[in-house]
Amino acid sequence: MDQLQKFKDYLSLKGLKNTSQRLVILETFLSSESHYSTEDLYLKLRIEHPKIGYATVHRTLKLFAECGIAAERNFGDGQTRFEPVHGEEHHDHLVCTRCGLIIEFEEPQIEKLQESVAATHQFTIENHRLELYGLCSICTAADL
Amino acid sequence: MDQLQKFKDYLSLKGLKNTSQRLVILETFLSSESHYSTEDLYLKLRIEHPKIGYATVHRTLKLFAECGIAAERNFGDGQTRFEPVHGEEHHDHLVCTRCGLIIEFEEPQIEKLQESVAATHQFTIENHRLELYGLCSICTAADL
DNA sequence: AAGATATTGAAAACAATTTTCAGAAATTAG
DNA sequence: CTAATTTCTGAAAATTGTTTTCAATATCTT
Ligand SMILES: [Mn+2]
Ligand SMILES: [Mn+2]
Ligand SMILES: [Zn+2]
Ligand SMILES: [Zn+2]
Repeated sequence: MDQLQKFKDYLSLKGLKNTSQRLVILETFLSSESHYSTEDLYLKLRIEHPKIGYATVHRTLKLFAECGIAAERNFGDGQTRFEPVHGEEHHDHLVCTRCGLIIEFEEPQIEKLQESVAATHQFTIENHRLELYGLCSICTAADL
Repeated sequence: MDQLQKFKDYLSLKGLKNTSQRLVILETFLSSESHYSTEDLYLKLRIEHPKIGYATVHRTLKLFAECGIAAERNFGDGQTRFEPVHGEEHHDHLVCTRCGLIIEFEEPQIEKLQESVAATHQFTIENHRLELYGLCSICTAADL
């Protein structure tokens, strides 16, 4: 099932309405792989849809997160970011502290070790976050 | 060198002053292993030192972080927390989403794998954060 | 088409953090 | 020690990201 259908299903499930703003926001949100803050997406949308308000953008992003179309991220810069969720795949991030580049990665061995740490403490993991901060290859090179 | 000396050295290095508030805040901060928010520490201090202001507590915690006596943490509850840093040891956290319990752990194998992920992307790690969120053993048991 | 209900955008409210500023305290110079 | 200089403090105001309010509007249901 595609994201649009998933969204529409969620709306009707919850008795919410299918508005033009929500569809435009969804389309723009999905059309990129970025990790958007509300501000980022609001500014991008404003170019073609200057009537859409900031509050609507923010409310809609929260709605996406609620229905599983978006994941909320926080990379420590004081802004919540949202990224499109496609399949069930999980990933973590490398974040360049110089230029802001975000690289995604998956490392099943790390996930496994996390489970074993949790088991040691009889802890039930619901979710986790792993972020590696530093310099990307370009910024590392520029530093020499 | 102990924390107090490290702090005093930092103050003189930076031309800052050695005030009674700073010493009281440091003492209280070090006397626990908690992960304090500014609010937490402010409330604790207020019992014995009702004259100390919130802003001073916050400024001082930032100062501790600056000189390496404290580490800033963010467990996604919208409050920055500070914890005393003792040696050079690094640790990550298990955070109970039900009762707020925080368990610390170290897992060298995970750290190693992080390095290898970084190497794959020619990325230079400066620091990282790994948090496992879920239910602690007590909250897991209470859930059955 | 009319009624019921949810949504929108602008502005106001919030909450955590940071800054301002005038009086107080610490340090330095004499 | 005293005076001059500089930093610090506490209260209040300002900032910033986020969330809520509310009256007008759009959507969905008969
Ligand atoms: Mn991502
Ligand atoms: Mn800790
Ligand atoms: Zn970079
Ligand atoms: Zn618990």
